[in-house]
This record gives sequence, C-alpha cells and structure tokens, in this order.
Amino acid sequence: MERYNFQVIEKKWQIEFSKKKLYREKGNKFYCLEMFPYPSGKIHMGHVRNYTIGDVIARYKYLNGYNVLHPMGWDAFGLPAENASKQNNLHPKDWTNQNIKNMKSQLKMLGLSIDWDLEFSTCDKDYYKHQQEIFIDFFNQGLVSRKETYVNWDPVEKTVLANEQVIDGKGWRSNAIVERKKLSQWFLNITKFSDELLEDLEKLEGWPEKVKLMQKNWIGKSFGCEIDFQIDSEKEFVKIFTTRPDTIFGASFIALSVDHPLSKNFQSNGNFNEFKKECNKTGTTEEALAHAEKIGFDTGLFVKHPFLDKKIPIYFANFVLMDYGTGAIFGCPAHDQRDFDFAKKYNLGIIKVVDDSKLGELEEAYTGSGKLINSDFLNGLDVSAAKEKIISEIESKNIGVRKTLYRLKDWGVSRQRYWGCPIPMIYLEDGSVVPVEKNELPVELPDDIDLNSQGNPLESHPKWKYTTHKATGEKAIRETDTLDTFVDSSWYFLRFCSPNHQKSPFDEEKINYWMPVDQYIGGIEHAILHLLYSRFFTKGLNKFNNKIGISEPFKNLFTQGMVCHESYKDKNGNWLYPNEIIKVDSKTVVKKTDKSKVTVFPPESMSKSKKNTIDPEIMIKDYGADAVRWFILSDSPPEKDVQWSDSGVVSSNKFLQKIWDLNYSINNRKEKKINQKNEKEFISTINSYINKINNSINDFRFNVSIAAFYEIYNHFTSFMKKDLSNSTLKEYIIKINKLMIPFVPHLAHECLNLLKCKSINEWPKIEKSFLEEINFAIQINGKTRDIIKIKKNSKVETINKIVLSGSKAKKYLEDKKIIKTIFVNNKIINYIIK
RNA sequence: GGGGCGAUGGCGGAACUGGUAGACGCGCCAGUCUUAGGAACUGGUCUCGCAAGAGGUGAAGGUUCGAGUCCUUUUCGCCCUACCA
Repeated sequence: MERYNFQVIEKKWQIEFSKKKLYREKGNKFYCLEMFPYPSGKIHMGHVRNYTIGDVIARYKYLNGYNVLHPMGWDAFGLPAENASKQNNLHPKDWTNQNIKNMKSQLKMLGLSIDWDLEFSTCDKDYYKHQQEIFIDFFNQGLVSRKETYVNWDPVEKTVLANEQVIDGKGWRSNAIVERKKLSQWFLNITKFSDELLEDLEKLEGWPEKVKLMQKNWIGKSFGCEIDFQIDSEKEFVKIFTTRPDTIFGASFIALSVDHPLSKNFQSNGNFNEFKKECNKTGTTEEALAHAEKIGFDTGLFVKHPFLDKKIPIYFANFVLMDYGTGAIFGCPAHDQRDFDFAKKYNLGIIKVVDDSKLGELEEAYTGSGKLINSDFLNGLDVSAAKEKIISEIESKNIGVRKTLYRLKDWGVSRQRYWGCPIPMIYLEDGSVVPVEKNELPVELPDDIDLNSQGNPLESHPKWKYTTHKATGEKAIRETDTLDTFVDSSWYFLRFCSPNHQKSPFDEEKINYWMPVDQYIGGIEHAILHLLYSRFFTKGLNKFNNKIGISEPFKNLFTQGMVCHESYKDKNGNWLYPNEIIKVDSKTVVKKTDKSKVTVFPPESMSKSKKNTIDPEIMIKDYGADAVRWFILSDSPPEKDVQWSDSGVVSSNKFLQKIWDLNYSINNRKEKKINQKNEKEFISTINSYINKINNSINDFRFNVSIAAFYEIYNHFTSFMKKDLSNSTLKEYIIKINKLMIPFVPHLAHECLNLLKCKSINEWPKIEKSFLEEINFAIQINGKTRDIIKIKKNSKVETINKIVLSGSKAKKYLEDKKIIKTIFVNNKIINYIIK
C-alpha cells in the first residue's frame, strides 16, 4: 500500500490555502460566518466541529461558483482575561494576544479556508473606536438611556449581570447567588424594537423553528388590559394587569408584590416585614421554585368590584413579581392554578365563570375555553368574545385600558470591569452626562492599571478618570464602566465586510454587497442573547443610520450539536482525563498508573471540570487534520450531539489512507479490456452518488455525504478488478476528489495533484443521461417481492411483461386473479391478488 | 407548571414528498496471509427457521393497495423555560 504522509502533505497545502482565497470575479456573493470565538488559549472540539461545518459550506459554495466571504476574528474582551492576569501577573492585553496567536495557529492546522486578512479583535482600539461611535449615535437617537435600577449584582465577580446572565438566581459564570443592588446603569433600549423583533421572526425562513420559538417566548408578548380597582374607604386605586379580563366576575382577591408601592404603608408592620423576609427566602433552586408554596399576607384592606356590589380582599403574595405588569393582579381561582392554590389556602371564594361542562366542584383550575357563566352581561359569550366585550366596557367606564405587555426588558450594558470597551460618556460638574466628542474617539483603555485594586481598576486610575469636556473646557469625570461584551459581538459581522475602514464603522458599499450573512453557524447556547442583540443592533443601525439597508443580519442559521465524551473517576472520586485510563475489555477500565478500577460515566458535553476533553491539537498531530475533520462530520447529523471516539478517528485516518492508495493504484493501473456494460453501470452509479452528495450537503447532512464516500470507495475497488478502462476510472476518481475538497481539503488537493488535474476549482456536474435507469419495486399485496432495474418512465405494459417473463414475483402471480394494480411511476407496482 | 424535540440492531445512525427498513461506519464472529501483532485482506452479523418463508422501527389502536413516515391514545427519555398574571 502506498503510504500517505499527512504530516508533510497537510503542512504543504496549508501554505497554499493561506495564499488562495475563495473570492471570484463573477458569481453571486456568499457570506459564510461561524460564531465569534473567545480567545481562551486553546481550541476545543466544539470549535473543530463548528469551523469544519463552516469550511465545508464555504468551500462547497466556492466550488459551485460563488464569491465567498469567510472571515475570522476574536471576541477578545471579557472577564477571564482579568482573572487570568491576576493569577499569572500578565496584562490582560498580553494574555489575550498570546491566546489569539496560539489559537490562530491551531485553527490554521485544520486547513480552513479563512481569509485571515480580515482578522480583527474586539479589543483592538480600531474596532472599539467604532463601537463607541455607534454607542453615541444610539444615544443621540434615544436608543440609550440611563436608569437607576435594581440590578443583578454578582458578589463574586463584583459586577452587574444582565437578566439573561442570571440562571436560577445565580451568576452564569461564578454560580454565586445574585444579590439585588440599586445602581445607575446604562441601558440599550431593545424594547423599542420588541414588536419588530417578534414580527420579523416570521421572515427568518432559514432559521431553526426552535430558535425562533425561544426568542418568541423570550420577548413574551401578551395581550390584556389594565384595570383600576378602587380601594374601599379610600380614594386610592390598585392598578392591575391581566390577560384574562373575561374572568373578572370570578375575581375573589387582589394580590400585590411585596415590592408594590402600597407596601410603604406597612413598613412599620413587623408581621409584614417578617412575611417579606419569608418571601425572599424562597429558594433559588429549580426544585424549590417549582414547589414553592403560595403564601400571602392579608392587608385587611378591600377593593370594590367594578361590576358587582362586592368587596374583594387585598393580599401581598409571594408569587406576584414587581417587574412584570403593574406588580398587582386580581385572582380568579377557578381559572388560574396559582390563584386556585392561593384561594384554597386562605379560604377565598372559587367562582366558576367559564363553563368547563363538568358538574361539581373544581379540583384544579380550568384554563380551557368555553362559554361564560355567572358573569352578568358576559354570559353565553366564549372566552375571546368576552375578552373583547369586557375590555371595551372597562374602557368606556374609564377604569382601565387595553394593553400589550412584553416580557423583554431593556438591556443593561454597564459592567464594573476594566477589560471591556469604555463607555464614551462623561459627567460634568453640574451633574449632566454627555457623550465624548466624536473626534476624541477612541476613549482608549489605559494600559497602566493596578489589577489588584478593589473593584474596577478604572475607578482607581485618576489620570484616566479625570478629564475635561473639550467643547466647554469644563472639568469632567469619565464613565468608568465598560460595555457588556455582548455589545462587541452584536455588530462584528458588519465590520468583517470592511475591517480596515477608518472613517466609519463600515463601508456602506461593502455592507450592501455582502450582507446579510448567508449562512451563520454556531451553538444553540446563543439562541437568545447574542442572536437577539445582533438583530437589535441591525435594526437600530438600519432605522436611524439608514446605512445598511437590511433589517435582519442572518439569513440562514444553523445550530450544531455538542461534542461529547465519557468521563472517568478513580476510586478516590477524582476525575481522570481519557489518556489516564486503559480499557482492558468492554467492561473493565483501569487507571494507567496503578491499575486500580475506574468508574465510567455516560457521554456528556466535554468540559474541563469533568476532564472528559480531547485536545484537538494532539488528535491533529496523531491522525491528521483531515481525519479529525472527517470523523467529526461522519458520526452524527451536525445538529445533534456527537460522541468523540478515538477508534472512530483511527478508522477515519485508515479510510483516508485507502483513498490515497486508490488514487495511486488508478494512476498506475495496467490497462484492461473495455466492457461497455461495465462502463455504463460504473458511471451511472457514480452519478447517483454525486446526486446523493449534493443533496446531503445542501441539507446539512454531512454524515450522509460521508457514508456515500465509503460506498463510492467500495464501488471503485470492486470495479478496479473488472474490465473497465483506465481513462474512465481516472476521469471519475478526479470528480470524486473534487467532491471531497470541502471535507478533506489537504488529501483531496494532493490526490488531484497526483493525477495532474488542472481545473480543480469547479464542482462536478451530474450527467443526467446516466441516471436513466432506476430501481423499481414489485409488490404483491403490498409486500415487496422483487426489485428490478428499468428505464425511467417505463410504462405499465412494459413492466407487466418483465414481471411475467422472469422476475422473482412471477411465481406469486401464477394461478392467481389480479383484482387491482397500483402503479406509481418510477417507484413501485403493486398487484392485489386473490 | 408551561413549551419543544425525540424513541429504528450490541453502538452511532441511513431510509427524498407514505413505496426495497437497517445504507455507511464502529463493534463482534469466522477465515486467509503472516517477522502470529491492537496490521492488511475476504466473508458473515435484526429475530425465528435447515430451507421456502414468517415476524420486525417504544406500546395500543386507526387511515391506506401499502405506514419507521400520516391520525388518535399512551409510556419513556432529552432539551429549553419558569410563580410572566
């Protein structure tokens, strides 16, 4: 067998790839983008999968005649750099640049078709300068506001977190229980686009339904109305929000959040304060929240029912949130489960107002549809009609208004951190806040900082902090907060179109040509945050700057699954890396060092904490980049999780070796006799495989493409032995090599080189004339009895003749009466017999 | 609690709009060749059966000439989300 030396050959082609880009003079544009990597220092298998998928698409589109943009850069700001700096006494800038250098060389080892001339980092002042400009534009357009609000304070990271960064009441990174703290913060007013962000989801046909649904739920639009309930014996009102105004005749209590303004009246009430404490104690775990008991505090106050001569008690309740709606609700126990639980506990009335067509007492709330009962003028209407009627009634009585509510909140972007984009605002002595003059940009991050100072190092950097307002010469103080790093990644895809443009964030002409991104590829973990923010930025820029002419940044989105591996624990309960264990047999796994027994845990997403990671660089060095790419694409559909297996990559390597050997053998094959039947059969099958590969690439089913290559290899080896011309074999192995370029670019190029192929930058066309014969199924009573090869569009009569003259199905038809024949062109014929 | 996705051999997974179930790979079994090795090659591998054949896609029912695919019910698993009024 002819050896293939991937170490030497891959390096050789990587030099070629870095010179050769995917641009073409002619052809439609195609912008292929993978999600922005954070420069953590080393690539992991998740990156390998992401960029391999992207590379397949980029190269495939290029070979099919597209002018392809395939850039890469670095999402380089963020907390890890600061933490690492403290540990290693290395400046965040140096730590980040080192990491970038290392990761870039690792990515190059994968043989990706990236145009590195477009590379930039978000921590480059050339980049964040333009970001500051956009921020100021947004500020002038009313898309930025400053609000004094309660924020999610992470006591470990000593910073504010966005709502989206709080998971189960804990910081997404530190896992510390998040505290509430009142701070003045900068907000991007994403809620100004709530409706557009929601409605435009429908335009995104190339997005997974799942992601669109997650965004829809996150925006959380709901219809209903506000109603004012007059507090008995007082002039005050309680304003509530409800989506079920139709159930107002079933109202039996009012529930307020403990933070509701009315709570001021109870500040000196010890019982109330105790109750409030009790509410705050409610656990933060999922389990606790799911089963948290509904508890209330009776205020002793009542409201008047707006349509009945009835008093309704007011409670404070732990399940009412201040930051949604008005922080107050009316409870209709019969038709809301929470209200039902609450009413049971405090013995409040349960009045059925929607007919559930069941007799007797309710055992749980009925939330379905039906006709209204016990509801005066609403009786007999169904739920939606009742809603309409009651809302107009409420509006005409002037006690409330129709209202649409969103769950989406404005995006708090202030971070009390050093390693981020400085917010280009200054505070004047009179207390006003103004943007930095645009010609003063960038507001540069100072290098000389003391990272060991408490809190934000920018706070304790007087030279940087104290400045003057250039327009008036007034003394001023800089904003020392920096921007959330999600801001950095909300427009980088625009910058890639013209990364060196100096005058403005982007060259309009370039944007108009390249945007939107034709294919965006990344992880599902960005389904909400990053993708929603990017959509918001695009809309913000489009609406006010009118520069980009698009309202959605990503035409097609693909979310890949994770890379998984088993994890191992030794007898002392310590996690072990895969290379610290030995598999004795299918059941026994032992530790390398002392041969002690190891417990094996089922595969899950690779993570450093469980040490179930595989270093891509080692795999590339041992088996070659092509083998790693091949394996990661071959084993599972790309949107599903894939399980890394060493034996899988070993066999990938072996197969690629065989492909090389096949090319070599064809190149040196002795000429054989020519057999026309063989020629035709060989070529027609190859054409059906080309068809299969085209379809599977277009559908992102690369595992199916790869299966087809295995079949192709088997097809070639069986025909190598038969009578078939060398020219045919050579012609078609060249086509196959071209089909392999997107998957294994090094090997494919080397093979084409071996065969002295000159025209490599084109995709093989299917020769339709060779796809005339098809497999056709013969069924008897719905059971398949034979498969025959026939010409496309053969007539029933022709098929009948073939069946009766010699097919395996013939014997089933003898002496039988055919009562019906079902014929489906090019597929089956089904004889129904008695 | 709400929402979504899924269930096919020992394993990962194929099967385009209903039309050859199990492609392809891994693993396993047997054989060949061997400086007997975790190399290479050949054959086998859903179940029952010597065979012809029959059964078979989590379970039950339905529609159809024909169901892994469509409908109803149900069980299990995974993911997201959360007192959102």
